[in-house]
Amino acid sequence: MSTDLPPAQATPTLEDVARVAGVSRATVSRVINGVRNVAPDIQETVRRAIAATGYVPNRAARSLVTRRTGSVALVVSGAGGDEGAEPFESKVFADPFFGRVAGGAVAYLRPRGIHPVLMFAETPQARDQVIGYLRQGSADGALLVSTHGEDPLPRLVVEAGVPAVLWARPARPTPISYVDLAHRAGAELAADRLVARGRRRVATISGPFDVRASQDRLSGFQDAMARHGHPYIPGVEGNFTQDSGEAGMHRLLAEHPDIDGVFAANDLMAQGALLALRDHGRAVPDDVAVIGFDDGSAATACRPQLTTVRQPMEDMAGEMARLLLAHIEDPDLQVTSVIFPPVLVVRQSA
Amino acid sequence: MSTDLPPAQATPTLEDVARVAGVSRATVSRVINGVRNVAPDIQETVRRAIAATGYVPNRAARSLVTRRTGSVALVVSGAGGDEGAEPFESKVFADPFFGRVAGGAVAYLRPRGIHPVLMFAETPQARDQVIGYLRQGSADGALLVSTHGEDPLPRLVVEAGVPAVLWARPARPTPISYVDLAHRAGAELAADRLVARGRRRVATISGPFDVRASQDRLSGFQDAMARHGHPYIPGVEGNFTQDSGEAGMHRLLAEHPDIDGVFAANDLMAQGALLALRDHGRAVPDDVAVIGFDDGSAATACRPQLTTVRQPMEDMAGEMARLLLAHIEDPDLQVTSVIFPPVLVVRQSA
DNA sequence: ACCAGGATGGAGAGCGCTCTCCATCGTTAC
DNA sequence: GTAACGATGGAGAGCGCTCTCCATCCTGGT
Repeated sequence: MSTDLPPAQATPTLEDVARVAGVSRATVSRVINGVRNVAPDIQETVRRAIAATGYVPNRAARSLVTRRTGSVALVVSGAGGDEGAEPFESKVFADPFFGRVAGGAVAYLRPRGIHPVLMFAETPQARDQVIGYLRQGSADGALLVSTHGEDPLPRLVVEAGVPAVLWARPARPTPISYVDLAHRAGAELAADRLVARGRRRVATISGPFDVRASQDRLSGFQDAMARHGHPYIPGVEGNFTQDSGEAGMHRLLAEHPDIDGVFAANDLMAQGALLALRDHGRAVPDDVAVIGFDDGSAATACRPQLTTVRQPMEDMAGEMARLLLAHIEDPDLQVTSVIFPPVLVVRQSA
Repeated sequence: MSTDLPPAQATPTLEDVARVAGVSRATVSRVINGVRNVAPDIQETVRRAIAATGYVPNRAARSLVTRRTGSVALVVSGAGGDEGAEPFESKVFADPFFGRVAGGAVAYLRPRGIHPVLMFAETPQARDQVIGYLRQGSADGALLVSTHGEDPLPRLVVEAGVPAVLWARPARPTPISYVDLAHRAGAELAADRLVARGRRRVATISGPFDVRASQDRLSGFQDAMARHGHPYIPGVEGNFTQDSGEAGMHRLLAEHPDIDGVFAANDLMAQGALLALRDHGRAVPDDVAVIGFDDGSAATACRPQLTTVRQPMEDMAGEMARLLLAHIEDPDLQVTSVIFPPVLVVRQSA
């Protein structure tokens, strides 16, 4: 004696809901998507039927006709560093930098029902996989975080015609929207602070020269110091790791023992510098003032806590997400960029 | 004079490829998916047509019929902590713990063409969103990382009939596979080390009691110390943050000034303890030996570097992914658990 | 009383793909 | 020489949804 109830375990479809509600598929769809007018009582009936059947729309089916997936790719790209060491993903993820960016993006996307798909593009093959994924229409757009300047991914994504927004200005001009920080202004803030605290023999630990942000922070700092009457600023190049900051500081002290102020291009290196300074018996900030950059967790994880230039990563990532959705919404939207102002966060180190 | 070439900008479909290759849709599909035999020369023709058209399969369409999405959800769940503070996502992500888990999962999933979708379930609403997403079939399964024991999510996911694997044993028995560390054994390693280094007045800074791993680490440590003839171990409860470790150490020193060894339930708290010890003028490891847990980046970011119990997070996350795919492949697969052994990593602090 | 026109529900055509049948063909065994 | 069978390609039916038409009904103007 079987009626035509749907089989027990099958997930209910629009059809099932329509049958229960005694209306057509189209009407149920209208109620769900809130398009056009549907008489209130019918709406109510449909809602009840949805609840009764426990219906949830099938994403793939909807996606097939709307050509929207409701997801975006969050792509971390760039050179993998030393091959054969830890896997790229671990390294990237272990860096709180990436975590904060992801968090900021999620904060904006989630209320809109969109979820990011995590991807990495550290090798040419991985890059191809990402491009293929995007071309398949598996995501409506991409949030691109490049760790190195010469990354070909932004260009490839643009060529694939996929909406995308970049973290930081691309090294070579590319028609893609991006969000960035006013790095030079940030470095200037650091320089001003150091000078205001009476520092006269200031040095810097920069980031890798092949990263545009490093260059900007370095030259911005140098220029600002020059304006303050210090045309020559000793410097060493680090690679954004704590170790490189520590090593850099040792080198700096060896060459310029009378240093009384240091600007490091990120907090991790500043933290390393703190370690080196302690080894040399220098008090921070009394003997040597230290300023970092980013205001990440490292800034408060050390003693003294770091005075640092805050980069509002969550906000910036949120803005990326906002821009991306705008580009998805309107494919003809013009390419734009949003530059965030840095803020000096004063703590104990300077 | 228009032929029936597909319009310029439209993405080519199977149909287009079939037309170009002069075969049927089914044959092209067979070549792409490598099912059944297709004569080598026809295969070649089809491949050429695919290349010529630049065809990529449409994921939604495929997904609609196969009932597979080729993606899994990576859900971070648990209480959001102090409401109104930083968004939950940022806090979670800023913790390298989560990053390493994500990285480990990606390392296993990516070669298999599967990508994780990032989701958070810190509030009831967010939880509903996650469940809805999963019930929609938007992901083939879920990797669940709960930060708190009483989290209802694992049960809800199981009830929804979605394949899932949990990080760490669930607080209340739930029919779900999980991957965990032998926390007690790890704590034992720490106890043995402390005793071997001649420590007699040992204390501990535990994690929050509502986290099962904390309990296990604590009781494992206590039991091991008892076996070594130290039935009473003073302890304070922290919450896995550096600050709580620092505060906890201060409290411990106030109450037991003669402490000569400390076991902290994670590296961050151990790092905080180091700070407090320095404030009190205690040398590490000479006056007080310190052992952490996790072997995360914090372990090498401080001085002295931490002796710590290594938790192979990447491997564990990879195993979660492996288990999940197995469950997706075979829905009747029995629920299992995999427990990883800890390793003591000896550095300077103990 | 009649018709124009707005409001609202239903029918049905796909979206691009997989997969089950079925047709065809070449081959082997008797 | 022919029946039988394995190998291989094609046809076509959906998967669950959206959206364009179209039919129907109600309203008001004359």
